[in-house]
Amino acid sequence: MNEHRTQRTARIKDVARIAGVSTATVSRTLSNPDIVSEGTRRAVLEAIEETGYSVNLSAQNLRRQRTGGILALAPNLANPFFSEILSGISDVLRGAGLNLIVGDTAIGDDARLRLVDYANRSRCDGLIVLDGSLDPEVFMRSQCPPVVQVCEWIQGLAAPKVLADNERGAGLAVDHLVGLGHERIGRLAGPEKNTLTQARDSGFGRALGRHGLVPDVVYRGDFSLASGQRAAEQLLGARNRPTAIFCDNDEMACGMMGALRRAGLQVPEDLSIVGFDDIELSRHLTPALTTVRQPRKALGTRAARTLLQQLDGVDVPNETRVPVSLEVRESTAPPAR
Amino acid sequence: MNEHRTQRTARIKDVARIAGVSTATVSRTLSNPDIVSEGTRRAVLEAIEETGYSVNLSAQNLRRQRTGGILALAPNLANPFFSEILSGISDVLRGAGLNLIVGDTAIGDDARLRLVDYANRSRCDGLIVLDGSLDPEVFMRSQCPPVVQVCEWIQGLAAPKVLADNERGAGLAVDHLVGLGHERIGRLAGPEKNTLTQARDSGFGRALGRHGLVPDVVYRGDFSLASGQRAAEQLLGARNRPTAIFCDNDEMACGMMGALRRAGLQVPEDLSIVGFDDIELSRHLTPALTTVRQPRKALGTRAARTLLQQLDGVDVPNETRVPVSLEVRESTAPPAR
DNA sequence: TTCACCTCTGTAATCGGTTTCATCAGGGGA
DNA sequence: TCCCCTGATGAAACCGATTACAGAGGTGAA
Repeated sequence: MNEHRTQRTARIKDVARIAGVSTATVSRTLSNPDIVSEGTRRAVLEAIEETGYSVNLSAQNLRRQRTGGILALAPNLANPFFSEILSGISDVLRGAGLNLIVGDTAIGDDARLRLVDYANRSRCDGLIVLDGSLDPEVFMRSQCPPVVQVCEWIQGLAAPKVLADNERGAGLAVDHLVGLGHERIGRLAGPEKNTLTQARDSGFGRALGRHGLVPDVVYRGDFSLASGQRAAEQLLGARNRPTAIFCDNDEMACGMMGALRRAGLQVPEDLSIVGFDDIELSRHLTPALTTVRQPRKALGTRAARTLLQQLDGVDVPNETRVPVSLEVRESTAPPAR
Repeated sequence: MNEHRTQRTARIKDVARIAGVSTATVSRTLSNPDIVSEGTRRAVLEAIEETGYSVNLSAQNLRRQRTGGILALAPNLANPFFSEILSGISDVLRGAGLNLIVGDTAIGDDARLRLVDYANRSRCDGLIVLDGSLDPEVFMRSQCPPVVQVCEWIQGLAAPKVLADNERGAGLAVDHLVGLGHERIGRLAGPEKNTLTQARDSGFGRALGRHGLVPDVVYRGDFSLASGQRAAEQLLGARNRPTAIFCDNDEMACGMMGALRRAGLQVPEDLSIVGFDDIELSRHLTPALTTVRQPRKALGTRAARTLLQQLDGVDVPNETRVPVSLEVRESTAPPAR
């Protein structure tokens, strides 16, 4: 069964020899079967079967002047928030026969150098950026392949964006809280320079304005559970607390809620909390978290599809806004008298 | 500043022409600078600077007979458990100049076909498999590059494994519960055919045996929050409940705990719960979850390093066992009288 | 019969690097 | 002075595909 010489994997040449045709014909049989005759096609397919041939992607990519891969750049792979977006991206790319390459932007000192190296046509055919804190210059060089931004966005970078409707999300949260009777509504925000946080700040302020209210205290966090906990400690130490808090993500909301309960405060009796994202966990907390649902998988698939269109030369909208919705659960209630 | 003709990205030929040397010398300057003379090297580097040249990876890969990428196969990218392992893998690969390609094994009908296509030397230089439910045959074909298994493992596949010490983890949980005075200890396990679950079953049974006890009721879940919730409902309906439950992961523990509390049961007063994994959330739950800590990032880095060694032709251990530890928090207490 | 045209296939150039092998200049020893 | 050796470099083969171009053979119309 085995040849006596070392079993090399088959080349297109081997297939051609066995089928009694040229390599050109083999190539055509695979990429454009209609233009080869019935009989030849059968012979070639048989030879492929016999040899177990599969095309060498490096060679194909070189010749076709592409790489077969899309690079997704996320600030922190370990963060579950990003992983679901990646999953959506992966689904779409798989269907298009493209590899999903992932890169962590939380990289060492030579970060900029690394990024420039990543954002290169010879490494990937396109780029999906999930990190709004990167240097826009990197993506404006001529070597950089097409870019799509998702969730966050980079100031000064003109690449298409796929975003959740952050303003509206903040508005939904405020409307809900005001509807319950809250008037002193605080905020647990992300970093000041974060574009998401800015969009939600603005939606938050405007929605309060519509009700004739102004923002109460603002705490700054970094989207981590731990920073929610820290904010809770500040809150506990304050006098004249707000009666509700709108948090920039569920993880901070969760960290805050845990710390408050530990200190003996009741949620929602003593304080209402609204999160953002609707991570899977949120509905399983006690109390289950009221939150603004952000369809992360859809964000990923939309971003990937936008990028594919761009690669096909189709015109794409500069901004795609994915709708959000409010999931009312148990962490919000009318304020105590 | 711009040439009047279209700005092509520079080729090695362009650099060679400008530096007044052959392409061979340019290549050598980049891959093995010591063998070119000082003056030549300077001229080449200057020409590279001037042209903004960077090597074409497809061409380099073709010539070097490699792909520059490692493929990680995970059952579900959206699952935060895997994302932290991926993050560890990413760290190591980045240092080695390799791309991390990720693939979801939760793919459609033609799954096997897809996998065979993935597990191919021309797509990746190596494979890290995080899914124990795959067909071993796929990875035993001659086209398949070196494989390392991490966390889970495939029955009948001889590739090196990097595993948490599951038996010992289960033992730690049992010892802790028995130490608190529990004698009727139940289990919320993963799917019966899952290798992790089997290892923990065995550790669980053996540890109980050491204390002269036998397992109480066993619920089956699928590692999801929802399945924890379902198990809780079964538990609530049962008479003669166990006084403690050892769960196969924190998410199921969390789903169970939420449902129990909702039904008015107190954790740990009425039932003690131990999880497995120590996901970040666990310490922020109320009550904070007692759990077996599994160092996920370390699992990822170890797996990646093992694979790199294998690619270098170094002999690697068939099984690397990463130690686990018990994090005692608030979800466990002595049983009620 | 001749010519235009169509279908199918093969030849060879090409993608952009790396590496083997040959060459050449210069230095040191006999 | 001659020869050998070493270090630096260039010419050309090679990696494995794709595709422009050309040619062979067949068909149908004039």
